[in-house]
Amino acid sequence: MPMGLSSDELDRIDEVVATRRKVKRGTTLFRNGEKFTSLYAIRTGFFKTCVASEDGRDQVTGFQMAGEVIGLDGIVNDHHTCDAVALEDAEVCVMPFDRIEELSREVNVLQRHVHKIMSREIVREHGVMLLLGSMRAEERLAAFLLNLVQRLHARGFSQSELVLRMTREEIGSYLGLKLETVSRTFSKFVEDGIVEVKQRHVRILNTDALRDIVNPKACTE
Amino acid sequence: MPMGLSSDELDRIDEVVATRRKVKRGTTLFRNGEKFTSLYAIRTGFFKTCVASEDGRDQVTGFQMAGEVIGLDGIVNDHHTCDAVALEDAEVCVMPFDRIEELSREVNVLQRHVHKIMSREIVREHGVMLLLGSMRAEERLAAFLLNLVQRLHARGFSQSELVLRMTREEIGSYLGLKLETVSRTFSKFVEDGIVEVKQRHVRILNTDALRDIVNPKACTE
DNA sequence: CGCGTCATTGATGTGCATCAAGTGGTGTGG
DNA sequence: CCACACCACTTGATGCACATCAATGACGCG
Repeated sequence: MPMGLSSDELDRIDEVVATRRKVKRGTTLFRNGEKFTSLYAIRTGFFKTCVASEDGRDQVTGFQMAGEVIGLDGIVNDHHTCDAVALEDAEVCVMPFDRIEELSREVNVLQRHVHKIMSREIVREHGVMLLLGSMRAEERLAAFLLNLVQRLHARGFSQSELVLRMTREEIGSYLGLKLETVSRTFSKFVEDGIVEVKQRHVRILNTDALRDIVNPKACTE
Repeated sequence: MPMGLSSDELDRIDEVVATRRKVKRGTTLFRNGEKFTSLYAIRTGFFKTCVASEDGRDQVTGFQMAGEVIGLDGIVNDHHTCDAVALEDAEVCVMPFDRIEELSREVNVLQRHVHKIMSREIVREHGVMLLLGSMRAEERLAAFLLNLVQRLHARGFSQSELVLRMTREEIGSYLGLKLETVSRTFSKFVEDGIVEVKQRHVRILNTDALRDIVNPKACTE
């Protein structure tokens, strides 16, 4: 949260963020079709969001961790258009959106903050579109790992070690690959000495190699 | 724009959208890296937005037409992260973002409107992710055509006839396909009697068939 | 301990990319 | 007004990356 607020403003923001909700692993915070009332700031735990087409296919649209906000999809039609599923026991701040709007009319930095959160999500999705539209399997998985570990590092975790909270199938859905391809690509990285993988525990041995894979022969012609 | 505004409010909004800018076909409205100052509402013409990875690949992230807003990507870092290119001579409203923020603090419906525009973009991108992550070439192109014609219809154009403003290559970039695949898929639709194609002129002969392709055998089990 | 879930690995198939040649429309300059 | 060049597009032949199908292995939980 941004700085430079009066204590009065802080109190009012605290109030908006006061209510908490626990979400058990495997259960949904909200579902496609449900009425939209609030945004949710993740305090602890790990979520995936996914959309479904009518014929049953579904697509993971993102993985979210502590400090990130979910529910933005619901604003436009007053109903959610995706599911948010906890991948481990989690706790969120429930932030009623009408209260956010009210308060952000009075507190400039909050208004700015809300706008940035939404813009950041749009930019993130641009990156995913680039990944899905133009990268090969190895590049996708390398980009995925680098992104995860970077976000974890920003939260004080290791730069080189991580625990995947999602299955191979969920990774595959996010990356537009089948789970077997995800598994094979992990195995290839292991053969190449780039990572160690033991189940969902991943240790990155060579970050530069991963970067090279994402950005193959970035030629300076 | 939403209704129910006082004439004073309307005047102030008019002022924010007062400045116009013409953009010649093939030129950019803004570019990746440029400072972000304004959102742009398209008055006439047709745009594409595209992002690029460092190694030169690029990905069309969307096609925008009259009434749609571009530039949202710039809010988060005060710099644009994609290019907006006019695919035909165009005119836009330049809407300085600090003015939008100022005014939307005072005019509720404007605030709500801005939030919905951003949320709509997020939801749209979810749909593109589903398309890129899980659909086959025919499904992608069918979804693309249906989406385009639906948006054109909402603007008073035909439900069944459209002129593509973009090349096969740009369509391919948007859909995660090569231009040859786009061309072949068009040819297949023509063989099947679903559309007529003459260059960039497309006439949809069987909308239901296109829907069936997008949503193959949606079984009601 | 036994069962269900998740993951790995191999064999085979296929959808789309790639490479390549040719067509047609458009615009330009002689 | 025509000849030429250029670009977008089409179509065919071939190859490859990833999907699919199938079998087996490793955890974790009741």
